[in-house]
Amino acid sequence: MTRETTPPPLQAIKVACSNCNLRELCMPVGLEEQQLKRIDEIVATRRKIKRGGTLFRNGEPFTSLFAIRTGFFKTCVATEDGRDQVTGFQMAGEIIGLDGIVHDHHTCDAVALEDAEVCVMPFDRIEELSREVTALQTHVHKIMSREIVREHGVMLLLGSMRADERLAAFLLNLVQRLHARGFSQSELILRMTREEIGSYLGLKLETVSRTFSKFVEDGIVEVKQRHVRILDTAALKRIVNSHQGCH
Amino acid sequence: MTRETTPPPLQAIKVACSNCNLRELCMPVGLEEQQLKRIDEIVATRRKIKRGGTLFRNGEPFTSLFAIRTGFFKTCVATEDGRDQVTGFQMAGEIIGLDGIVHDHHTCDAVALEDAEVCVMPFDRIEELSREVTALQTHVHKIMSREIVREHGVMLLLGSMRADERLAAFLLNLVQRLHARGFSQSELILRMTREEIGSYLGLKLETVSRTFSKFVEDGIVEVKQRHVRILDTAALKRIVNSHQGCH
DNA sequence: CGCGTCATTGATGTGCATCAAGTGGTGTGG
DNA sequence: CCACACCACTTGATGCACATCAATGACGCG
Repeated sequence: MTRETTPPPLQAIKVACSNCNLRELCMPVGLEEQQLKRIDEIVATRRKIKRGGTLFRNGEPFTSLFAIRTGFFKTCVATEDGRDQVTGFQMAGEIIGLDGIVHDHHTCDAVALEDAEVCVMPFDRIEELSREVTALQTHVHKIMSREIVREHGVMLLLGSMRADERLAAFLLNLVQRLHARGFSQSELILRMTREEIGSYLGLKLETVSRTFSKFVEDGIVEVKQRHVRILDTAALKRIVNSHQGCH
Repeated sequence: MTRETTPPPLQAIKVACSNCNLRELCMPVGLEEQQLKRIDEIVATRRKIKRGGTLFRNGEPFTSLFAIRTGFFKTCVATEDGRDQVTGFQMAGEIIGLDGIVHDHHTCDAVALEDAEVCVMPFDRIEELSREVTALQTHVHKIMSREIVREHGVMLLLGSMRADERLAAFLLNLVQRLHARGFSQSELILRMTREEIGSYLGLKLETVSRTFSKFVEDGIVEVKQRHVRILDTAALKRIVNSHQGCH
């Protein structure tokens, strides 16, 4: 709803992948000049989503993948009986929408957790271009495979970790990804509620909150609302690999 | 270790995708004659794996995807501290090995739960051919997307379901896939142990066993060792969507 | 300032894990 | 063919981690 005063040419320049500062995150590296220019063609438009708005919803037709330029998303699946599960949190430079490819419509919701902007990449254009640019083809395959491997990790977490291990793994994963984007290794602002963290980790929000408090008691982190400072990364890593209770 | 007496020409014929009875499960449909012949080139060799043997292991270099011709596999990931998690069970017509694409080596183990045979499809050959045959390209994308969506379902299961819901969902999923392969809708033989089921479902083997017993008491299934007969499919479906305890 | 949303903390309950004992099926070797 | 060992499975007793229920506190926004 904000008035659009940006003139088209400027917009066009800003859209180009070839001079996007997130390029090394969402595009193949080591491309030649000419291939790079072709890749610019992938991004059809950009789209802004307000906090709380949805990029796509379960059941909507699938046409495009989205590269997140700014902002933060969650994806979640739901059953008929109202239960739902956060399947992931996505940040700048990550690709969203891969779930829609199989059945030509989306099977989960993508919700913006803060005001966001995405590059819209029509999938038929991606397929077309990746037939010509080998590096793009490989890249697309790697992105999908990465998502599969990531989900393996979540399954491991949900299937066999205790609450503190889950939260520790979650925090380490978040800072690691933020660090790759130039943010601090030890400080982060959670863009999601305790309930959303809990849904992702298979825990209730109270358990998430209690586990945070335990970490604070143990001097591992400082928590003030959604602001988290990690004081002892090594301790978190130990927790993830601890497994004390079992033998 | 069995002596190979099959002459090469016969082997070659048997390998061809174009006259494989699993074709509609693992290959794109509606191909023209010529494209079909090209696709036959994908399968380089076949490989037999004895029960208990591994198709690939975590850390091994990735070169190929595998289409299961016969047999039954599990894939599992492990942490350094010895904990492991079954991430899926795969049967004839399904594709295995997608996890290896990102980092050019595998990130999980694939173990045969019964004597098995797979078609070896070198991935560079798949990429090469899918640049030319659009239907193959689309098919590869759909297979990867399907795996992502499947894992979303597992995350939902692990994150928010109770033991009986998990087991019911598991059984329904198994028979549905077996039915698609021409087997009974109501009868199945489990190829995995209670412990492997438990690992997949995030439960201990005792809980799996008890839940089976409960289903038997309720007249929903008959269980004799690994032989399961589903007496009341509707009841299983109700259990999956029940969610009684929560509000 | 008052209300809604999100978070924290305590008290209590429960579903599943853990520990343990026993059964049945399978394969092996005498 | 039987005896034995082994493994997968079942079933019971007990404990604990996390869920549930409930009350209060901290922000932020109109």
